[in-house]
Amino acid sequence: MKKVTIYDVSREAGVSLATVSRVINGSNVVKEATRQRVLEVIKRLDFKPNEVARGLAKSKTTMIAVVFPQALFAHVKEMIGGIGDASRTLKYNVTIHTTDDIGEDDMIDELVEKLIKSRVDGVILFNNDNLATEIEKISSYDMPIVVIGDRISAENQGSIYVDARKITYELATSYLDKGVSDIAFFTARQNLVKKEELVEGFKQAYEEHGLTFDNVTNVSTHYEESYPYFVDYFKTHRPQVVIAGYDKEAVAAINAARENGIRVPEDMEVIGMMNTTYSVMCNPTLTTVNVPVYNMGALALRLLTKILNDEPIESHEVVVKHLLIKRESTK
Amino acid sequence: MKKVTIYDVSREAGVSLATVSRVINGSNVVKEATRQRVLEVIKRLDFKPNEVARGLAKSKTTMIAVVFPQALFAHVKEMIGGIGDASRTLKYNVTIHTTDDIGEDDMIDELVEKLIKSRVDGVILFNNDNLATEIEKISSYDMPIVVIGDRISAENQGSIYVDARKITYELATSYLDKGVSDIAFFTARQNLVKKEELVEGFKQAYEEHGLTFDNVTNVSTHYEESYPYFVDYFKTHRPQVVIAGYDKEAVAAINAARENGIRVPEDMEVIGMMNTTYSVMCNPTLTTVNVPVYNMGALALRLLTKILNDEPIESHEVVVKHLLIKRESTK
DNA sequence: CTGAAAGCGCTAACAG
DNA sequence: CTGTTAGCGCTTTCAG
Repeated sequence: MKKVTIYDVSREAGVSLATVSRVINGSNVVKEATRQRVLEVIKRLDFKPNEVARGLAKSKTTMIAVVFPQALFAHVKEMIGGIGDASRTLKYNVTIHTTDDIGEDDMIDELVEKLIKSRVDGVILFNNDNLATEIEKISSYDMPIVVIGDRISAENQGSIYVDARKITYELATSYLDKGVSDIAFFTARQNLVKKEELVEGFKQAYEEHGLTFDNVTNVSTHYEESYPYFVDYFKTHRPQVVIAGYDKEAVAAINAARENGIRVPEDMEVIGMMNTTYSVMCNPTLTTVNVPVYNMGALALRLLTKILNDEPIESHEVVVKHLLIKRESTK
Repeated sequence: MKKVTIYDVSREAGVSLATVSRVINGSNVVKEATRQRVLEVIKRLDFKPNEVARGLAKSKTTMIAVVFPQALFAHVKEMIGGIGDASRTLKYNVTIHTTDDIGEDDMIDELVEKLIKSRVDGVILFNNDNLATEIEKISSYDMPIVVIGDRISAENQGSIYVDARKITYELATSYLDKGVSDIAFFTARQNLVKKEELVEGFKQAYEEHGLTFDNVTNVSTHYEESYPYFVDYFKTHRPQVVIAGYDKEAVAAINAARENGIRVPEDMEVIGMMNTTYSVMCNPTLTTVNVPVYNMGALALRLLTKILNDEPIESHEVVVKHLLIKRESTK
């Protein structure tokens, strides 16, 4: 099965290359009759324009790169779903590039090398420990960037994120208003919602109540490690409320509480984050903060294409809304 | 920042295009001195060879497409990890394409269209309800394919899968040998391990014991639906053993059992599949069958590149090994 | 409305 | 060991 090219079509249809090109690119200056004739030949020959050649000629690949840290949260799947769906309707292709957490410097260089060589039109970056370096290196090549999970904005850049500060500010405030102030915050590495800002949200709420907050503990992302940690922790600590940066840790807390004879929510309330499947599978079911992961992916792709096509952009920073989902682990 | 091309390098280094091309392609016929000179210029000018142009010239994109059904299991993440890591060391790029479960016919056509137009070198397909159609259409363009989760093999095709039949055959046999024969099998849509073969494994084991097996129930992939289903189910059924096609359903069974006052594993044993995080987060922890998802991804990519580069291939069908992980939900 | 021709940036014989 | 010269398949002025 020989590859059929634009030449074959042009010959077969008795028109020039240019005309065929115009037809497949939807130019409207072609006479309807000719267009039909060309279209017929295209279909008959099953001609599929070579995107690579087109990419060379136009210096545009309609290819977008998505970069995410390998060991990141399970939500990449949904996020990719959002990105994928959006890319499909917007006629873009998506390449993925995973980075190790190690984030060696030459790892980043290697990544940038790949991105530039493959001439992708733009990049979607997930917030991670090396974000600043990545942005700097990539943008030095004039490559448009959209970041998911952190706030950036510039001529050729944009970002999609949830207001992390607000999440914890709201949660803390509502408890403080009720006179509940013994809140413990647990967080594992989790980059979709910025940890530093979550902490700031707590601090702000406490401050406004004339208190200070510094009950922050880092835990492992591995349940096998966080669970025993909590079991131990609850032997000597009994916070009124446990808030976790990710559902998995919240479930660990719930299970560890049970192990220690602590009743949830009667003795201790637990709140997770991300509204993952975990939250309905545990017992009691978990109150958690929903973050619209799928949408964030779709929005990122959309924003990037706007930048690429010089479409009008309301804002280079898009804040998506979170939502507290009440279940059984809180009163 | 103007793009620097091979012309710039050749001029600056005082050599011909061909020589520069040889250098960047690692041809060893170039004199060391010239090579060094060229290399120096490349570095100085920060020249990054345009893969698109190279792709056009060589009719090879070093681009591999990965296609997976959108709503599939959460393991795509790990699988993509394996694919990503392998692609990095093998110098390939990976594009992803999600398909809806709906699997409309023109959806598939659209997919094929994209794959062909973008001139990817090969495709990695996940087993799904439309696999046969996909394979047929894609391979009609002479495009190499590797399938994950089903068995296929041909000149330009290969597959990576786990022996599903064996999994259930082994499990069932071990119970039947102990005189335990009241086993219920629950499965949701789950394509990494073929459901039909899982059932066959049961049947074979039962048959060899002079019995027949047909205790198969389909359940929803959504915990919110499967859980209440099980709660209800256990009101009238008390199998000795519950085996689920995916951990999530096993957890639903465990939780529903507790709800019904059934003790696990004393009154009923439960076994899941995939060894997901769910399995350690539930209570009791779940005995489950581990499937090497990450490896399957890496192997798929590797096999595909072997096909692409005409490397010797031991077998076009690679069976990966599963492993029963015993935890608390079984005796 | 359509065609001719010059690229896009790189590879691959073929000479030398 | 190195240079010359056609392409790879499509887009895009520029004429007509």
